Amino acid sequence: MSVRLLILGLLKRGSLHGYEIKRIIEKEMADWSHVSVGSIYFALEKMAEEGLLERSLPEREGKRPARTVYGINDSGTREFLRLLRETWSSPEFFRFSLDFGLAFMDDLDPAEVRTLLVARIESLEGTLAGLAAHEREVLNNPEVPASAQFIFSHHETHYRAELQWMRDVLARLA
Amino acid sequence: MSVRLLILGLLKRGSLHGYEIKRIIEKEMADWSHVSVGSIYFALEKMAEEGLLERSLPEREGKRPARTVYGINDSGTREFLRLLRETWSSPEFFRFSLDFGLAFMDDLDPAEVRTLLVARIESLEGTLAGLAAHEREVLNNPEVPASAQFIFSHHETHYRAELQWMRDVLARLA
DNA sequence: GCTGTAATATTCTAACTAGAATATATGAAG
DNA sequence: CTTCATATATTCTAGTTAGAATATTACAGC
Repeated sequence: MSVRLLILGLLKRGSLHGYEIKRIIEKEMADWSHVSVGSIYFALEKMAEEGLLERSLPEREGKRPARTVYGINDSGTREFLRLLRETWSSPEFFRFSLDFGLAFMDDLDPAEVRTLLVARIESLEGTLAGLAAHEREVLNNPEVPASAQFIFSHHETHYRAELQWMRDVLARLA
Repeated sequence: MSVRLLILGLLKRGSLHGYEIKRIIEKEMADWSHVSVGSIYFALEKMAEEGLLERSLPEREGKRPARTVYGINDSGTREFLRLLRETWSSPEFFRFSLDFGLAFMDDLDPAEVRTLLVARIESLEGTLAGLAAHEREVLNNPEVPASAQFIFSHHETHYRAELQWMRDVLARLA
């Protein structure tokens, strides 16, 4: 449902066609969300069918592929607010791919597990260095909205926590 | 793919039918993974088709519903180890539902956002208290495998990080 | 002994996701 | 001036997930 929330939220700021939505998500939200093209077009069509969006007739600018512009209506705006409040009210459920690895760690040689963990730690240290650079370059810019800063610190916090925890696991394995 | 890893890992310990897998996941892994029934039966059938699993003919015990028992073969074991190593090697990508809420926080009244955030903080404080109780009762038990302890501390770490970050956001909103 | 609830075990379908495939246009580089 | 990568814009299909539906048995409580 987060794809819907995303699309409705973007359309609330102005009508868009599928490719524009894809571009915005890729440029501005790639760090914290993954939405594939297919999901965008599927959700747009579905929500238009359900009466949450209005669909303009396909048009073409020059000889570019025809495109359909979607606009939000009252019913869509209500659904957007409903989804938004639901998102804020629902508890966060953490899901870590590494937990699946941990659950079966005994199926690997302990030395291999340690090697894999060290590699993971180093990779994460690199990621965190990249985040710090990004913070210096982009986020201190005053025109960046507060929401972007919160999302950034959200991820940074969890990356740091992950790193500390991994170091602790490594120590306990030795 | 994590459903496959889970099923292959469980079958490596002994043959099982779908419902047994469902029970194990619900009882032992519900805290950190969510796999729905449909996904289990689908993955079992698919992997049998692909030659990773052997399927026994449906049998019935008494007048219980017929059940098909699946066992892992060499090819399945290789795939299991491949998926397991892949899981350890792939970086963790964090995805938080609240980020979608944050991205559109300006569409709600600031006072409402603060109320929602306070409720989230209180709910998480409750969750953490529950985790602490669980730790006292269950995890100090020496027969609990190391992997379960690691998974537990993984989540506890991130819940704590989340709480700190939320308190910080609340402070910055005021 | 009946009645309702939980447990056993799977099947089914609709909804959704991922990402390859398609088709055209634009611009840079040799 | 032609070739090759990149951008525009969407469609298509296979893979996957969620969860309702089905059918039977076990057991507790009146």
